[in-house]
Amino acid sequence: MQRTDFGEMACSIARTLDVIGEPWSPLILRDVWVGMNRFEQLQSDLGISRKVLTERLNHLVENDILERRPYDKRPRFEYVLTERGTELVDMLMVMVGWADKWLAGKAGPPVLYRHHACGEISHVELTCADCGEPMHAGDVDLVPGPGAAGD
Amino acid sequence: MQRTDFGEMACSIARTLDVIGEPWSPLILRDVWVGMNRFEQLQSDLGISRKVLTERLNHLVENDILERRPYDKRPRFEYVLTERGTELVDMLMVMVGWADKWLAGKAGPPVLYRHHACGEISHVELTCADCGEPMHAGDVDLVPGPGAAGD
DNA sequence: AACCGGGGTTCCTTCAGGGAACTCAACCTG
DNA sequence: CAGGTTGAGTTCCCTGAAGGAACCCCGGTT
Repeated sequence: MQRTDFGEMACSIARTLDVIGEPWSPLILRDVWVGMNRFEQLQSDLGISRKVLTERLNHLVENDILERRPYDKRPRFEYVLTERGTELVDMLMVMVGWADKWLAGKAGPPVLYRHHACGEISHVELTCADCGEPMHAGDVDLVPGPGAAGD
Repeated sequence: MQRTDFGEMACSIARTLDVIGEPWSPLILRDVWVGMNRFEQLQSDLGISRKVLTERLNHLVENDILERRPYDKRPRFEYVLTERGTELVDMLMVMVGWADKWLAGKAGPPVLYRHHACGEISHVELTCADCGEPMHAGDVDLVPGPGAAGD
């Protein structure tokens, strides 16, 4: 990202940051997710510098988070989430859950989620993909994996 | 964060970024999570500038993500996760899950998680806090909440 | 008294973000 | 068919944050 190259670290968090860790990138992802797909829309919604928006969009396209596709015979383009990008939105949903709990203040959360499966206003919970029980920071031990540092 | 103030946006993602969106902050959080609690440890492990590390630690303490506590009669301090901070680590676990799936490469993930409840090597899955079914980006509708923009 | 080690501060340089102006290639419009 | 419009960028300059090395302070230790 900005100065130090996180992508080379043997750390999944650093590698993720290398893709969406730069300023504005998560907000761009959110906007694209909710249907703001064009350069002008993104620029005016976020108030981001056009130069930086160009850089971020290119970076997200290079990393296969967004796809740039023409939507007109004129040179007009829109950005849509790839499968990879869509799965990154999960991370945003966790950020939202955290902020709604700890930072929302008395006004309450700005946006709510209605879950298709049950129809309820709800939020995400982290569970173990294996047993289905809750799986949070204190519920795991870390063990070195095949790609551990030292390779 | 760096130039634009995300904290004032009526967006839970922006507010979270205001707390841990600056460069290095998620990596500091990770290191503290896995037991690196002291300034010198963090500095040498991350290779971060001492100046920036000081700034980040202060910011995280101000935002009640970390607590700075003395561990000696001498002026020595260590940083430990607060409850708020611990819950933020959930977000890191999702980042790890995403990167392990999409970026790990042939070496495989550098770190694995063993879930206390079931003893298996596993990873996090997002589920609906209400019904328990999977809840991903495509499984929800967004509806305005009480703190929506315009207030 | 001299040294050491943890935990920072100071200062300087460099580079990324902000912001306004400019470009360019289709389309409209009279 | 000259002139304007719109979307999607590019260029340029200025400022401020990241990098990095040197320095400082304080309480032990020798």
